[in-house]
Amino acid sequence: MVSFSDPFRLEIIDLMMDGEVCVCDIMKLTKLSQSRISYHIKILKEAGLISDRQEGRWVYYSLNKEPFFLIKEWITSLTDYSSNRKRCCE
Amino acid sequence: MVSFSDPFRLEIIDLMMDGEVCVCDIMKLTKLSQSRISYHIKILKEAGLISDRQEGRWVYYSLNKEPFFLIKEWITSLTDYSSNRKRCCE
DNA sequence: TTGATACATCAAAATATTTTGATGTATGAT
DNA sequence: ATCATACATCAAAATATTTTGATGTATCAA
Repeated sequence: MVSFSDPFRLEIIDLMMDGEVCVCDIMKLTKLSQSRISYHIKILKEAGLISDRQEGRWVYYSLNKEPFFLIKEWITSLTDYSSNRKRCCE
Repeated sequence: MVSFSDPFRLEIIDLMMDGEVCVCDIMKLTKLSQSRISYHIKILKEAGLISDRQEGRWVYYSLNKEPFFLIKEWITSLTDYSSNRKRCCE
């Protein structure tokens, strides 16, 4: 969740929407530098949001569905339960 | 989305799950300082995630459902469309 | 009208994140 | 074997966020 904090990471996630992308794809599509992309990719990977698959010199990244599903569930629980019931201070 | 980046903000959001809370509630439940809470509240408010309602000396905060709904839709579009279709580099 | 409470705001300090540019590693082509 | 490509990693610098403590404002109670 905390790894959603950077707008470039959201952009990268969006690029992965329709399938696998390599760093070079992201470079072309975003004009970010290679090391910058690798840095953000690393954060997304450590958060478990994406998976990688190496193919020759290329590494293809794609979204993991499960963590996104869990976030949706969290949001659902947040908003469904909220019944605007008042709570007071003391 | 970017305002989800702080773990304390997520905690505050969670506290709002079952209804309105005031800053003093959050203080008791989290042991964070008042100004610290106000700071995070402000970020959440500017992001449109919460609404406030003043009642005497208290200000009650609660979740706005719409932005959460939109995030769910975004996630749905991300994960539903992703067909693992390959894209290549050149 | 004085004092206490609830909260906002501010500037400075502390801390964390991001970017950059250089270097490293593995792969594949020649 | 040599070179180019694709990407990872690193340390330093740049930048952004967060925390703190002080002060400000509004409301209510006495």
